[in-house]
Amino acid sequence: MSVKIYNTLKRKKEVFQPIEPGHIKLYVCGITSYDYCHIGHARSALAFDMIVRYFRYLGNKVTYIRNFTDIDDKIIARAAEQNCSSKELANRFIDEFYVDMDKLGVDRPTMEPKATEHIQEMVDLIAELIEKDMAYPSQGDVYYRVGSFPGYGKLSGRKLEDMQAGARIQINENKDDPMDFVLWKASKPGEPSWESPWGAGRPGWHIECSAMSRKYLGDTFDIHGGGQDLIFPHHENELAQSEAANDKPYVNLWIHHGFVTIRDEKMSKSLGNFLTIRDILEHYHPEVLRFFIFSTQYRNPLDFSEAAMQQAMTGLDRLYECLAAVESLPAGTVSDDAEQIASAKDIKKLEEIEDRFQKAMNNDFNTALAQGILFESVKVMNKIRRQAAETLNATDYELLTKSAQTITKLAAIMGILQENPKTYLAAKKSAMLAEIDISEEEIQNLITERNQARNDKNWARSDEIRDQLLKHNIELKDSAEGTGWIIKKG
RNA sequence: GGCGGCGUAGCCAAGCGGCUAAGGCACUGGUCUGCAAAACCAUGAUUCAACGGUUCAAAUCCGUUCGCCGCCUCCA
Repeated sequence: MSVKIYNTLKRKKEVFQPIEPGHIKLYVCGITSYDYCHIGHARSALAFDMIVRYFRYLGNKVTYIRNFTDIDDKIIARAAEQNCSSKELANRFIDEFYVDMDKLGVDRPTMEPKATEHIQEMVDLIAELIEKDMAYPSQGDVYYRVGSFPGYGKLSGRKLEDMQAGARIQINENKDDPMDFVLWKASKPGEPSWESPWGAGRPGWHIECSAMSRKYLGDTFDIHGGGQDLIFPHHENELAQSEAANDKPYVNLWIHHGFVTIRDEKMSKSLGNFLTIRDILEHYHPEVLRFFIFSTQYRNPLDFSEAAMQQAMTGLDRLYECLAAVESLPAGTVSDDAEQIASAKDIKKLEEIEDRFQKAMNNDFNTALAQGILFESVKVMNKIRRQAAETLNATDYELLTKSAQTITKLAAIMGILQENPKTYLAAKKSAMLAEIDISEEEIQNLITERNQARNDKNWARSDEIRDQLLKHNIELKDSAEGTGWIIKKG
């Protein structure tokens, strides 16, 4: 296996080699649980879900840690608003997070440590940093001495001088240097707090990931991931803490995914342009959201819009329809006498699906290309299916059913095409039917009447019925097997 | 101001120095159909924001300009 991944630290793609062959250790920054998750969180969870699935598909063991930040300023503030404890609030939104993740079919990480359950590890780590004079207590707080870490800025590509010139750092008299960041915060009255050698307080944000990743993955591990907005300061600071404490490289490869945007602007609470996962799932099947998210390579920005979701839905339906059609092929009609439809080129193309798919994924998880390969395959399959007569050549039949299996297997890495194709299409139909003012029975009756009219060559009546149904957004599809219908998208 | 990313057909999106610039959606023409729809087939960028440069060869590398976005403060 040779997977090339873009490494933020090196600013280029490199061939990934786990420290322990066949066992990949991955840490991803999870959510701060104080609200419902939006599509950006979905992209993060889905991107790493896909990456983990792909590594496992290649035969690796993956130890995947994703934390919960369940104590921080926003949680405290929100809990105060809602008259509950920080713990209650955080746990409530962790539960809500799981509701969303389960709907999206996101596999659970190996472990999901919570910050509040690892205070001792953080205190220990801070003590080590003080011991090395990389950190210092001040008025109940503890700060990291940024200037004493020579590599500071190497992940985000910044120089300390440039950052100071930015001068957007708030003045804090407790700090020796304005760039120093907090490891431990003295608690104010009424705030949640834990005992420490420096007095009652709570951990800073960055220290939790350093402490938890060390506990579960060791001093140096393979991959650390998160959104691009975490590169600075969060990951830069984590790196500084861990490398100073452990005297070892922290992480070999950093993966950062791009944002979800709306009208080309970052989704954020302050702009008020965010959509929650559950908002989306109210209107779309989870696989449509997955399909949409994987239609762009994970590092590029992804612009959300209704039109884009509709397009994703149309594409996904197309794939499902092909699979459903292959599933419907009656095995009994296979005959060696039937002419073979598939050309040598078609056969080659379909036999190479998996290789091409892997090649795409090996190039920094290029799911957009991978989806393209699925579409190309479906195109070939549809052609064979379309041209096949009443009886199907055994070679063609084999080819179609095998290809469908391969497609289903590969699509599982992106978490799409995992439902039974007929069930998916039927469920979709009934869901849409619920939004339309006509019952399935009425439709069926009208179709029967229309077919009678067609038999009588009463085209006027036949078209009248078709138009009538069209007014209800029902579109008819005549085929050799009879008349089917779909609901047109409004 | 500092750092980084992006700009490919109407829209979305691959491409990472050299085969005809993937694929999807939409459009148009054809096959099919009583007519449609669906499906299938066919069609579209002599060109990759602009201008220079490197190279036998560039959408791909370098420089300049224009436009958009992100980070530098909590953030997926």
